[in-house]
Amino acid sequence: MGDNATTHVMAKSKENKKGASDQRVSKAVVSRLSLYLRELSRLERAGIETTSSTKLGEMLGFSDAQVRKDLANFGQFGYPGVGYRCSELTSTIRQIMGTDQRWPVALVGVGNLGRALLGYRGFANQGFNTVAAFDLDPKIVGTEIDGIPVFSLERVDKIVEEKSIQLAILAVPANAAQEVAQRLVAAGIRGILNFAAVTLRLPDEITVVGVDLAIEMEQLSFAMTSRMSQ
Amino acid sequence: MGDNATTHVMAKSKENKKGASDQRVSKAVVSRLSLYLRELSRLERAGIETTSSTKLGEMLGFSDAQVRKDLANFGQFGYPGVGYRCSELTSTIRQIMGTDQRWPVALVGVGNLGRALLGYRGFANQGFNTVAAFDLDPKIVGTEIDGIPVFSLERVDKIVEEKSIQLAILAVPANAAQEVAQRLVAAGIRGILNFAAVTLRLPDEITVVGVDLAIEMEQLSFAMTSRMSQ
DNA sequence: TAGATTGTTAATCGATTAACAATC
DNA sequence: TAGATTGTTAATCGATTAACAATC
Repeated sequence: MGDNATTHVMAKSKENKKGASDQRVSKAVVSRLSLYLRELSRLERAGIETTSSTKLGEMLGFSDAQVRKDLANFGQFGYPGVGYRCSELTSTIRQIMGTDQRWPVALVGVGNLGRALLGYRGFANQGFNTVAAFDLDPKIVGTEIDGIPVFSLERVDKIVEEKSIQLAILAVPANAAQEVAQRLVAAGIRGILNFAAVTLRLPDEITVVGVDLAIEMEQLSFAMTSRMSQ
Repeated sequence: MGDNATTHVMAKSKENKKGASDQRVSKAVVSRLSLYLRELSRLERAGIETTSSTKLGEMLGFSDAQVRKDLANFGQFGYPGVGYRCSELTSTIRQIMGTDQRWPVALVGVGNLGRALLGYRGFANQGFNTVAAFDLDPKIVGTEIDGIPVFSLERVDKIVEEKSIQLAILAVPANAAQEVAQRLVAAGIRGILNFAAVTLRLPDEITVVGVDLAIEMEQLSFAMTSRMSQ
């Protein structure tokens, strides 16, 4: 879930080129922005200096107009007749996404999945730093996994405060997720990446992004079953 | 990717109530269907026998009209004045999604994440059965992990054929993903759940659902950075 | 019967695409 | 200058919501 709720956020105003946020942007725009960023990083690594809305769109399956429109929500970053400078657009999008800064992250639930996520290095260079893990199991509380200390969930308020953590990855069993999530919110967490297969009911100001692997797989079985076009 | 491409599939025709598919349905509809299913299973487990579009919508944050419209793509499953029988609607949606049958699945790339996915039981009761894992590392090829045999990637054609596998979970490093994906397609795979942080370029008839954890986290940092409404 | 809720049509809203003047 | 490509406005398309007759 997360995929559907048309969440909106503030974006550019008319007067300020490369300016601050004051308009609503759909969630679809934000995830395309992430894809542009991923593609731009690849181009940069390949030593390619400039690209265009047409090329970016082609690589990702969007129209050139879509690419330009998405970026236009936040300002003017291109050069007519030239395109976009990859390194420049990369850092601009990083700023927009908030990944030009580092985010300390808590991982809650050190089971199979949680453990794998602790070992996952994909976050780190994206600006996310898992700085603490929480679990109830006394066998692992007090240990370190991949260099990350595992604390008792009892201590979540203290540690979250101490380490100024705003984001959490929730990887506990579905039946515990709602209760644990509320506890995280009480501790000061404002955004949750939820791997549990339940819809969390939390205050509106808390951002929840859901990742349900069974649901993603269902997309595949649906496509296999129906003849899917495109 | 995945999230955005407005993928369309065939759905109900006018004449056949509860009938076969012949109309286009957006990807957004399909993922909401998954959420309805998840919620209905919960209600069933709680012993609740009927529900309504209003109740379902409230639980998930959609309008009642949305729920009815989504279902209307596939037929008529409700009872005016009464609502929907949970068990009935559950099995209907399972049929629509293709999860009333079992899907043998291959897992490719037995690293940290792959290993966790092998141990993950969430798929199984959703109709997905990981029946084979593939890797290059000779230290694990030939072993079993959580009861699932690990084969050399060299043997993918033979095993995929033997076990009639159509779906694969791709959990290899980003720089290997494109090549391995092509190999899977050559072996007969038709749907891929891609955990690698790259956009795969594959023939149109192959369905790819992308899960990029860094991108999901970026949704959170974006929400933290911009004041997000709703 | 009165109340509840469906399925569906029509109205609204938002997102994507097309087109083009401005710019390099 | 000619060619390429932007940013943006207007046109199109699709998805969501509102409304309501039909049904239980």
